[in-house]
Amino acid sequence: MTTFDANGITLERVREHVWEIPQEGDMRVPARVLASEALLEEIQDDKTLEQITNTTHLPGITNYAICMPDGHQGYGFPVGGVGALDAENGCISPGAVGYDINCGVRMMRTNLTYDDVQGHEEELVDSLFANIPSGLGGGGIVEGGVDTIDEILARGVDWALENGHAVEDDLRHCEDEGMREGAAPEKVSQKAKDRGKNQIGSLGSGNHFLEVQRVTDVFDSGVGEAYGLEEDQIVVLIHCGSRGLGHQTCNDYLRKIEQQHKGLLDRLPDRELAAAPAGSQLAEDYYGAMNAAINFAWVNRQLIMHRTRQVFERVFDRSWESMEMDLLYDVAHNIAKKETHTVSAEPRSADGASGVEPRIDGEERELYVHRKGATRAFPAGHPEVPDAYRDVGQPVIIPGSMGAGSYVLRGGENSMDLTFGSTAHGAGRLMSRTQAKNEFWGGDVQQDLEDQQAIYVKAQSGATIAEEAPGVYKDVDEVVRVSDELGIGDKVARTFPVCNIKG
DNA sequence: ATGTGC
Repeated sequence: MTTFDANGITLERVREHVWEIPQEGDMRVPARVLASEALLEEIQDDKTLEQITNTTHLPGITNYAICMPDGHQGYGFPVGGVGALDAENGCISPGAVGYDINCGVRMMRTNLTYDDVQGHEEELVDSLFANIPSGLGGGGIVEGGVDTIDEILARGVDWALENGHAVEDDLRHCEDEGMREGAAPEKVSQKAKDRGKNQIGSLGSGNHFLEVQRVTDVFDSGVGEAYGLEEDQIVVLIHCGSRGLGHQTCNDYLRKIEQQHKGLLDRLPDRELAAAPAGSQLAEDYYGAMNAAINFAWVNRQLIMHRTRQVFERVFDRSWESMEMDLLYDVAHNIAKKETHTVSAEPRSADGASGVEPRIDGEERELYVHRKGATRAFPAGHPEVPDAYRDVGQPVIIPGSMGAGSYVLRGGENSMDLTFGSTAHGAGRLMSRTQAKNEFWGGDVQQDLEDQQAIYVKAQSGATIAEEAPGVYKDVDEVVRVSDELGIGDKVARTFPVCNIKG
């Protein structure tokens, strides 16, 4: 058997790109890492493998804990982790969703070509930067009171539609039509709402950005046509999340769960995995609050997209409708969701007594599918794929670094069997932000991108550019190659940056 | 990611 030894953790090769950390000790299931050897080498020295192993201790974990090709260490649970926890007998874990609830990306098409935009890059990037709030702190497209926040939390993009920030078609091209069921605004703290109320429609900082891109390759012309993508076309990619509101919500519930479910916490190998047992009041409350924060993030991306249409109208002196600036799709990267999946038989529990009814092989179970730094990737035919894409599969949008470009994939036919319908979410970081600032200087990075690749970047802070320098990320081509070869997310198109604004 | 702290 081929093995990979990573600093004391041995992975067994199941088949190409599939590695397993066998079940032992208090692990309830094995862990799986979906990666090439080159990608494994990049996570052998940090805590990624330890964290995905720790995840297998969570009650109700089903089949495997899974680390995606772009996985790297995170808070308790790896970024790039998928954990499906039984919604009846298992638990829900805020650390396995992430601090930035519904951080995600959306792509908007246009009918412009690169020729139309060349020569306007600086005007475009300046106008986007001036009109779309970014950076840390407050200031959003909409200034809301408490009533506004509560409506946004409850209704998501439906609120944006009613208030002139969306068209019907936008809702049809977003998961859950931009409105997550089960949102409970009353379970979001006043403090979280206060942080969110002046951040409605704002990019934030860190790896969040808005990028104008050109399509350089269409690998699958049939799916490309269904997605409305062709070579040389201009598209816009928006990457942001739920800002201070989601961060505060995660923090609030981590603290509550640590206090009220200490018994479970004491049995876990890392307190950052703190989880509320399924059926408990806190599990219900967190799920309701998280769903509300998900709606906030969708509104955030919607307002930014709609404002981008207005910026293009001014720069190109045409209506956005005539430029066919339609939403391709919006994907969430940090969420938990109740989904029904076909599962394997209950594996033996470490102490010989799981205390729950054993599962039957092939049984359908309702699971809290936690995807943290991972994307839903449902295949063709799945009922939750929007009508427009049902025959080809769900669009998956994978941003690379600002010097590398991004990919559009479609949910692959193996995703339901291998990954609870999931794939990677990005290139994945190679080094910490602190390390990045020691290696790069923002002004140099910005100048090199412009001189060498004709990519125009404008940011609130030079430090942010250094933290997000292309050299800070893994090779997005390698991540996508693994996803494609596993058949969990298939390559459809590739894009390259034209201009980029960030915090 | 984050009014850059658990």
